[in-house]
Amino acid sequence: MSKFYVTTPLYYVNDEPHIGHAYTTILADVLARYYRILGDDVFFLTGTDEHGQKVQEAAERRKMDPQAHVDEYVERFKNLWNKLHIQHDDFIRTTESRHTDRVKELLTSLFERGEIYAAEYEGLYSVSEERFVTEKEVEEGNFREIKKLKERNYFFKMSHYQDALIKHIDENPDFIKPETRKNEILGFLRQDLNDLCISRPKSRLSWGIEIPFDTDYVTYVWFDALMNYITAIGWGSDDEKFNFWWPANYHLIGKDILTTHAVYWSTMLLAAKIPLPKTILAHGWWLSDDTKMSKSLGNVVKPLDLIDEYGVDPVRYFLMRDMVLGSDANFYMDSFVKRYNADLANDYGNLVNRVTMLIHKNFEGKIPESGVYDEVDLGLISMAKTTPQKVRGNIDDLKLHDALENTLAMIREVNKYLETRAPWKLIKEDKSQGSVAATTLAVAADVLRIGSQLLNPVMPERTKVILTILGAHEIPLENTNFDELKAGTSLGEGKSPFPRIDTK
RNA sequence: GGCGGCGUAGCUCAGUUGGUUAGAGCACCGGAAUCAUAAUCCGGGUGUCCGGGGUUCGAGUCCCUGCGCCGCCA
Repeated sequence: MSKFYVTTPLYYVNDEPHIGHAYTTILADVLARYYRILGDDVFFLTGTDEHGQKVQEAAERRKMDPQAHVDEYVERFKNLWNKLHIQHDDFIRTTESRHTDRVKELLTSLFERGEIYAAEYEGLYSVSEERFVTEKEVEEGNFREIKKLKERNYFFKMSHYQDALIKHIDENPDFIKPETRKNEILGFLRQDLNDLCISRPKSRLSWGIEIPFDTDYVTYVWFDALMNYITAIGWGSDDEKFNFWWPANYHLIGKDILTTHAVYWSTMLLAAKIPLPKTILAHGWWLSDDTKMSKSLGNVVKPLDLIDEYGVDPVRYFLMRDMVLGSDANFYMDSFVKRYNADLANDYGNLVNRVTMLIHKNFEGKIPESGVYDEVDLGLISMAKTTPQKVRGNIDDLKLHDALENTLAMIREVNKYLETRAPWKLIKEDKSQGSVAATTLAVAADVLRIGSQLLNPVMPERTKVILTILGAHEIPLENTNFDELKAGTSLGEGKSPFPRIDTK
């Protein structure tokens, strides 16, 4: 038994929630559920980043107080997590005092120790991006609303920690995953690191955490937001809690915010003399704007829209099964339907019906008693015993797609087992307790039960329905031992909750 | 331009430290079965493992090189 602390980024409250937010959060939820079932102490944190220019401007447009604006907008994220069956342990907002107070304390302490200093900086500033940009960036034309700006600001001595960070990355191979992202960061660190500007004058941005030692300024949003990972678990306010959870096992992020985490956040922690997180995991993006996808055929689909039509669990399954962590994946309606029908409707759901109906018709709806196992039985049983271990290994290695494939492989094996045995024929000869037919159905039901338990973190609702149908709802999810579904147990009523999607 | 990665069956991808006839799922074709959601099971691939060169008894797997795609940085 150990602890597992997983985080998502703090989503920018002004953003419209989309598949990127949903994917990261579902991934965190799946990992959290797996480790909870395995008996670990789990803390799953998500939340919203609520300061900065865009929020201030949006609030102005709406003629609202920024706080009222974010209080309203934060609900969009909370509602989506609710809808997606996300079981987070905490939801932190950067406007909460438990966060802002700690940010001020860290700023003060870094300032007093000389890690933060004031300086003049003159350069090209992009209003839309809220940051200074280089001349080349301007030439490339990726930034609008450029103006020259000379400004006094506060800087964090990020450059001071360059070597220490490189050393840490080299000595901790799991610190940045996947490997290719680690290489990018090491490449980035081959050049001299600049110090990080961590303030904004109130004259152009007032919606932020006030710099405690100079009230003409507020804190740069990234410096503010990154700290949530420690403020939420009691850094500076509850040492016992903080020391229990920190360092985080995973910071899950999209590949677009790798530098802020791997470099900004890491050096901030080094300066604050706080241990670094164990792993920063940068995943890829779901691509759905492939123009080759035929819009005239109407197969361009927003993944989140599928939830209303097919339910949350199948979408969670698809997202986990079809993205290899680390690389990008394409979202095609066609591949979703194929995946759903092949895995969930045909292999899994249909099998649940086959087994339970045979038991209902021939054994009064109760798990029959097994006789002596022969080689065929033992083959499947052996798989049922090794699969949970494999899946555990896959989860530890962050290979969620393999975990699901291994689970489905076991379920497919049950289909083969039934064909080999053909219990629908055997019962015509002998359907007494302990007969081959009885043994077959008991074994099949129990392996199906184990498979359902293994799928539970990904599809919490529908696997629960199936476990009830199998009469296994009282077996603890962590108990994946074979032969826990005892003879005589009454099956529940109902059919598989994975109806086939007709494609005509 | 610098650094890094990728290029394996129609599609999505696996292929440990180089070693038997290169694999999985999906799709497709044929057959069986009929308990089940037109679901299931069995059988079916002559794939230049991007091209070329090299190291080796032996390379998809290592080295060099060409082409194509992508990422990060400039």
